[in-house]
Amino acid sequence: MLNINKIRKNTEEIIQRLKIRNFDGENIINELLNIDKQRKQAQAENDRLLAGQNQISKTIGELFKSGNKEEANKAREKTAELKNKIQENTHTIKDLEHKQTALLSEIPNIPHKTVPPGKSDEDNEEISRHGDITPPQVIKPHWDIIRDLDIIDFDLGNKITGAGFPVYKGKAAKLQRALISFFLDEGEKAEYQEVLPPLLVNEASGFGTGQLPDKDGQMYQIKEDNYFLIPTAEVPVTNIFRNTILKANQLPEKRMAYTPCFRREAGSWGSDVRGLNRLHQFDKVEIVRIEQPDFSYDALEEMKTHVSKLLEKLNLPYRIMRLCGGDLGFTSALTFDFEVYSAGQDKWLEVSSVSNFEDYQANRLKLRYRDPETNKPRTAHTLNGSALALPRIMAAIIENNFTGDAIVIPQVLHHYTGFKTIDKIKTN
RNA sequence: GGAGAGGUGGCCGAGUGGUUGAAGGCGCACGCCUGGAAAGCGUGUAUACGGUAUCCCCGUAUCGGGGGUUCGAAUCCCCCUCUCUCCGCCA
Repeated sequence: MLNINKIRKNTEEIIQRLKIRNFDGENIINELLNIDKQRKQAQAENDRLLAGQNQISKTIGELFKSGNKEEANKAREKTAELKNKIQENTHTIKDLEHKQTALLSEIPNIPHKTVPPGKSDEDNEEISRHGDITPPQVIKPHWDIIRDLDIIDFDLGNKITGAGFPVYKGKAAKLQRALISFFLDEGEKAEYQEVLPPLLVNEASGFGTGQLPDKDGQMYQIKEDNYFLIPTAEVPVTNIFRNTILKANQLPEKRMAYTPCFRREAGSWGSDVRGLNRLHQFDKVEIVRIEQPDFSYDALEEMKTHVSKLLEKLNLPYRIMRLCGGDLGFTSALTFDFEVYSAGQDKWLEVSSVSNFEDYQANRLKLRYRDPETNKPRTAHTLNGSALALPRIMAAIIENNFTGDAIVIPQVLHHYTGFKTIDKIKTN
């Protein structure tokens, strides 16, 4: 969430910049500032009262010590009214604080200056295109190929769980494992420390990275324990740093994690979403960075380069999109999407989303670092990116590398898979 | 799941109702000392909100979290939570 001080100081600018994401913040911000003012007044008043009370308590203590019980009891009587007022005031303050937090968490992050205006993904700005998109000799969508080769089984997943939970079989299962290993090894080369985090998170973590309170409908929930299945490793990995003050020389913190991700995808289950294009459970390697504010945009570039290299090594054609205001995630200041061209569908599939959240998540997380110059805590910047999400990579590999009766595995994966092609599973 | 013991600053640890935001130690920072270092000595060393936009300074809050008793709570009471030990169950 945004910092209230920042809003106080740059009210107009913030309202203007939020318009880029088609968010009209004028009313909510005015209300917020009004509440903030009340809150400050109430607190100043309460602090005065409390100071008075502390003073009296101290006096009473001294009186009792010196044996002057009469005077002490007199002073004691005086405090009743004060106490009432304080209680009332404290209530008011808490109430105002709650309202303030509630309003603050309704305001999305301020878009970076380079974010173009726009309404939907159609207005995203293509900033570069890489690789060859001439179609292969056989053009077939992956859902047909995987059915023909019998390597990924949706019906079976449907039987075990439900729609959107496919079963990968044989070489397809191993290809998944190969991709995960490949991504993690590349991440390790780029000095991301691997972590294997919990797949269930608590409410505080969900709030910290911004999934809660609003997007709880998109997460699977364990009601008995009030846990949530992670929609992305971003949640547990970023929350490693919740409520911490890092030393400046610890930064940047670079972490990565392979995890399954679980998404209910409520409301987005359209007819054009087929096969591996959208699943309730999928695998992903995520990279996360904690940075000093001055370096966070350099870090974002580095992450883009990292993702680009992965796609190039897999020999997949891709383009990089700068998300427009309308498509930008609630918590992000600037996001680049990586889309892979998948020949069988003649479609660009989003396989990675690389974002700088600036201090938006860090404010929620209370994630700070000690500024070496002032020696004061300062909010850090958080970033993350998929590197990479598996199913659509699988889809693109399957469609782009299909020869008519086999899928050719990209060379870079050979020593992970131990095979160079996937052919039809023999059924005896 | 049952029984018991605990949770105090970056860490260890004292503190069972009265200037205790908190002794002491370790660590860290700076200074003195030194040819340089170590040792020693000295000083400093939490966060948030508010007064005020900043520095200083001042006020308030915070001893796992929340609530209560009291003029006053780290200390007493209640609820929750987490950790440890033993038992049970278990991959």
